[in-house]
Amino acid sequence: MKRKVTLKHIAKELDVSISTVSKSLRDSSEISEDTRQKVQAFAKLYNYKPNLIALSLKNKKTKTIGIIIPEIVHHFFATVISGIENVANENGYNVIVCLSDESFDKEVINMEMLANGSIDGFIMSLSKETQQKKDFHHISEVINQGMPVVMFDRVSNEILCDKVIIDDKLAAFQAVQSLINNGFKKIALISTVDYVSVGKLRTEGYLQALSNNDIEINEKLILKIEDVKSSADEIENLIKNNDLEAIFAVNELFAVTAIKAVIKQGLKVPEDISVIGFTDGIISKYSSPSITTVSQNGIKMGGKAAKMLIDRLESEDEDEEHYKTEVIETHLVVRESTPTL
Amino acid sequence: MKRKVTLKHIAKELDVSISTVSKSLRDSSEISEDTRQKVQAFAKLYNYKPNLIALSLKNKKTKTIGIIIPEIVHHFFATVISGIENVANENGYNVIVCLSDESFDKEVINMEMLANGSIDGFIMSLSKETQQKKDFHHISEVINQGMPVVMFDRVSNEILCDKVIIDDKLAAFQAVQSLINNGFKKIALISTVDYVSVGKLRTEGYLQALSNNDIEINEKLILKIEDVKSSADEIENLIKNNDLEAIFAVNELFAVTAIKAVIKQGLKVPEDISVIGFTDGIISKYSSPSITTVSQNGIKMGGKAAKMLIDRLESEDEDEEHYKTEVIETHLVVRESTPTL
DNA sequence: TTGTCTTGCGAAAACGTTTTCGTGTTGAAA
DNA sequence: TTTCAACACGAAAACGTTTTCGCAAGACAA
Repeated sequence: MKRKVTLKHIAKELDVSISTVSKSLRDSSEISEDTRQKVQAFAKLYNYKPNLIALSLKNKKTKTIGIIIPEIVHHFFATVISGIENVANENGYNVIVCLSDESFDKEVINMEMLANGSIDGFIMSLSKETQQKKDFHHISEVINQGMPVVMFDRVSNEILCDKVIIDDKLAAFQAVQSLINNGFKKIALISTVDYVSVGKLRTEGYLQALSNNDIEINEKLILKIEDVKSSADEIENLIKNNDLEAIFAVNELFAVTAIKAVIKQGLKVPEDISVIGFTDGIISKYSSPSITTVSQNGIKMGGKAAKMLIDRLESEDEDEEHYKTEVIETHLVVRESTPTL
Repeated sequence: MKRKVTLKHIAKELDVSISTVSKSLRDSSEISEDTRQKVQAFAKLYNYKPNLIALSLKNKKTKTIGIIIPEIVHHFFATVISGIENVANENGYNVIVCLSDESFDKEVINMEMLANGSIDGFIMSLSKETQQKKDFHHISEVINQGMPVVMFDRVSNEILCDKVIIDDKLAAFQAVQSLINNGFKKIALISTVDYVSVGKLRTEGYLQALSNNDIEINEKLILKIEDVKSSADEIENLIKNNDLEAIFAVNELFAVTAIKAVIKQGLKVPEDISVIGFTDGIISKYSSPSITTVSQNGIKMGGKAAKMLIDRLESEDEDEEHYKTEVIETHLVVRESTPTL
C-alpha cells in the first residue's frame, strides 16, 4: 500500500524545493529545461496527481455542483441528474447529490452542509414540505453569501435566482385541448394538492382549456390526491361515479393508476375512456396500453440548469442580479391511450 | 452579500488569537469561561460554520463517499443510490455521484478524479465495457493506495474488496423452478450477452433449473439480446416461431417487451404464456398485466454497501485483507403475469 | 572594478482549520 | 522572598497547493 505522493515527497527525493517541483509540473519558464524534465519524469513515474482538496482550499473553488432534489427513485429527477452530470462533466465539474426526501428539515440540513465550502453552487428542486411552508430562508441565505443557485421544475417566485422550468400551465392546456379536439367534454382531472407548484399550474391549464371551450367546470370531475397510498381507491370511485369520456392526469403514476381502474371497471382505453398523462417516463412507454403524455425533457432541463450555473460561476464580471428563467418546451407524445387523430 | 466568516475574522474582531477562537468554539478547558462565552456569542451572531474543505485537508477525511454507476436513469441503480444516501447521511457522510455511462474510459476518468482527495471511499458497479475488457487496473490501483472500495451487483472476482450482491443464479433458478412447478416445460429465456456478469449468472440459473427437472435445453428458446434497440423484433420472432408456455426474462425491460409481443400475437398473459421478470421496479408494478418478478432490494443493497464502507473507514485498526461478500436475499413477487398457485 | 541584467531557484505567504507547545501572569505554598 | 503550579492565552506547525518575491550566481557592458 503506497500512499499518495505529494509535491513534498518529490521535492525531498530530488533535493529541490517544493516551489521548483510545482513550477516544473506547470511548465513554468522560470525553471531550467533540465530540472523540469527531471521532475516531470519522476512525477510521472510515481503517478503524481495534485490533491484536489488542497487546490479547492487554495482556489476557493471546488469544481463541484451540489444537487438537492426531493427523491431519486423517480424517473424525471433521475433524467435531470443525468442531464446535469453530463454537462458538468464536460466542463470539469463533479456533482454531489443530496435528497431532501420531500422534507423541509432535510433540505435545510443538506444545504447548510454543502454550503460550507463543499461546492461552488446549487441546482435544486423544492421539496413538497418546503413549498407548503413557503419558508425559503435557507435558500436566500446561501444566495446572499454569494453562492449561485439554479432552481428547476419546482421553483418559487419568492426567490430571486436563475430558473429552468417548463410552462406547466400551457402544456396542460394543450393536452386538455387535444382531448377537447377529439370531441370529449366530460374530462376528469387527477391532480395533486395545490401547494405543489406544478400540480397547481397544471390544474390551471386544465381549467383554462375547459373555459376557453365553454365547457362547464364540474368540481366532481376534479380529484386532488393527497396521499398516494389511497389514490387507487379514489380514482376508482371517480371513474365509477361519473360517466367519463377522458382523463387528464398530472403525472405518470396517476395516469397508469387511472388506466388500471378503467380496465377494472370492464371498460377499455382508449375506446371507452381516453387518458393523457404528464411526464414521458418508463411507465408511459411500457404500460399497456402505452400512455399519451406530455413530455418534459429532463435531460435538457438538467443540462440547461448546469449550463446556467457554470456560466455564472465562470463569468468573472459579477453581473449579478440579472437572473434568467429558461422555459424548456414540451410536446405531446401520442400513444395508445388516446384515439389517433 | 456578506462573505463567509472565518476564525480569523472573529479573532480580529474580538482581538484574540485564532487559536483562542478555535478552542473556545470547541469548549476547550484551556479557555476562561468569559472568553469562551464572548466568542461563542459572536460566532453564533455571525453564523459561523467551519469550512469543510479546510477540515478535510487537515483531517485527511472528507466524509464523502464516491459512487460510480453505469447509469442513473434506471430504477435499480436509483434505488441503490437512495439506500446509500440514507445510510451515509445517518453517519454524517455525503455522496458524490459519477456516471460511467457503461463506458470503460469514463469509469477510469471518474475514479481517478475522485481518488485525488475528494472522497474517502468508493461504492461502485462495473460498466458493461469494463466487464467486457476485464481491465480492472484503475480499481486495484485505488485499493492499493489504501482507499476502500465496495462493489455491488456487477462485481468481479478478480478484485479483492468488499462486495454486496444477490445470488443471481439461485434467484433465477427459483424463478424458473416456480414456472416448472406450474407444469410448464417450454420455457424461453431472454437474457443479455454473456459478459454482463448478472446476465450470465441468471442464465446459469435457468439452465440449472431445466436440467434439474430433466427438461431438455433447447437453444432456440434462448435469446441473448445484444442491442436493446432491436430487442422488440427479436422477442417477437422468438414468440412467433416457438410454441411457448412461459418466458423468463433477466430484466424488467425484456419482460415487459415480451408481454407486449405476446399480446401483439393475439395471445394472453398469463392464460397462454406466463412471464417472469427480474428486478421489482416501476415497470413490473404498473404494467398491465403487472409482472411477476424477482425482487432485488436496491435500498437494502445500497444501505448494506454504505454500511460496509463506513465501517471500514471508521475502524481504526487496519484489519485489512479480510474482505466480505454480503448476499442480499431475493424473493419472487407474484403478480398477474403468472398463474396464481 | 563596478554596475546591471538574466537565469534558476528557494522562502514564505496564503487558503481555514486543529493542536501542540511555549510563555507570561497570578496566587499560593515554602 | 523565592518557587512552583495553575491558568489563560498565543505562536506555530501541519494538511498540499500555487504564486509572489527575493536572492545568489553568472554574464556582460561600461
